Amino acid sequence: MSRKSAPKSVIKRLPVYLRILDNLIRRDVEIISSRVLSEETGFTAEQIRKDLAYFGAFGTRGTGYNTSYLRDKLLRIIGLDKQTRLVVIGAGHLGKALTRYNASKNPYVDIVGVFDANPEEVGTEIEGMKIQPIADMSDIIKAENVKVAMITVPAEVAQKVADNLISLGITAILNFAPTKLNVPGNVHVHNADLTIELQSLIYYAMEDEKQNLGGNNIPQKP
Amino acid sequence: MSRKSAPKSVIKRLPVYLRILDNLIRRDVEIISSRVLSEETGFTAEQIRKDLAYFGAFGTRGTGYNTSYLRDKLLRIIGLDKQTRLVVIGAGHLGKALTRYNASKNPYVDIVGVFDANPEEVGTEIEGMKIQPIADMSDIIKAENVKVAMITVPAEVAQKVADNLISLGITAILNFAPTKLNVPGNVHVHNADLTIELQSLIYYAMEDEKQNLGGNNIPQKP
DNA sequence: TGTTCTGTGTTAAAATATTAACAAGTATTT
DNA sequence: AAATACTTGTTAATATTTTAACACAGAACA
Repeated sequence: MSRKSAPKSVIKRLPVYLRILDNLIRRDVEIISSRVLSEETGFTAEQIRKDLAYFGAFGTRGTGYNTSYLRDKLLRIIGLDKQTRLVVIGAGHLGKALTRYNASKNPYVDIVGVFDANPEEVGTEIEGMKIQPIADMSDIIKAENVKVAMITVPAEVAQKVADNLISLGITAILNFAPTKLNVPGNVHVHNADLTIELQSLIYYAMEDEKQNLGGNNIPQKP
Repeated sequence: MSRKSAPKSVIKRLPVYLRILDNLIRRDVEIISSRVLSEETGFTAEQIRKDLAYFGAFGTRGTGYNTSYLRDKLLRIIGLDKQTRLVVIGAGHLGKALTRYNASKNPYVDIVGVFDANPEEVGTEIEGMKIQPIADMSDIIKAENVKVAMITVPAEVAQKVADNLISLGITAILNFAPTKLNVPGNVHVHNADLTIELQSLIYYAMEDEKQNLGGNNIPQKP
């Protein structure tokens, strides 16, 4: 019964498997082996099998995995089998990008509100949705019983926005503001910090550069 | 001399330290302990000290770290002491958000070109920079000797764009397209996949939901 | 100048995560 | 129907990462 709960690293890979399966199903592929999944995802076949094993046995030995069946299982595991309602706070370029992408390409979530403090943005449309004033946030979050929010406001106001959201019942925040949010223990925060990704990439790029430049550092034997 | 190279997980935290130090220096804080850094970053003090130790001994025992000194060291370590030139491919909302953020808030990088295939976008300005046609990409990358690129094009064309970039000498790619890029071994790719962050967040949020719903599962003593 | 206090840097232990190996099914072939 | 080929699920070994413990060095104070 009580299966050992899956590591965080595993949870981060599940959405990748899900996406590949979506693609395969669209291409009418019905069966897929862990080896081929490996090629598509970049993770090793062993890892994929082990990841799935945390949640059950979904494949057929000698054959592979049924794509539709495995997708359904993954949806259930991740919690996407029922649409997740969410709100976007901050309708700058990033907020708009996220709204547009999720509204058009992510069938598993339902954006029920996009909010911005800037009066000039309020009223304009994005993906058939009117951007609303922050003042209206409370009503919608309560009426729709929203639990998940994406924050794309400037860092200076992110904590205030988060506090507000939490008081309205939000328990999961995807934070794009480059700042640490202090939240109570029952609230989940994932930081999607684009600067971090860029700077750590630069680290590896520069590392190469140095090696190529540094010349012959090998000490000569006397 | 030959220090053991730092784990990936450490590299991902360095930009966070850097940001906090920037903030502290702006507030004229000159000395900081690992304990206070811990509060600001959310990482443990032990972890911070150990992370820094991979690169040297930058603090003073009994006192803490000099903020300016540590920032300079971190800049050197990450490779941000010299400005990194980079290009943005794809000028949709996400490309614009990244361009705007990095041009105005990230002093360590220099965006030398923003490119888009859509003729309607070409010529419009973002942060004082004209969006250029993909056709001009080659000239600028070569002229400026650019090594780093951010890709924010649709998934369908991401691989083609990446191949093109690599042929022009790009060796580091921050990929926002939700697809796996196949690249030669000397090219670094970091995937910044916003869907993955959102879906794994939903996993943890739904996990709670289930527990709260499930009712009293504790078996009664007879 | 010695004593105490504070906080770093280093070494050791514990916890996570990945990789490898293989036994156990399933399908296919002869 | 037996033998072969395949591919999963599970267990064991390895590697990585985090947490903990503490010796050591500088600062403050008596």
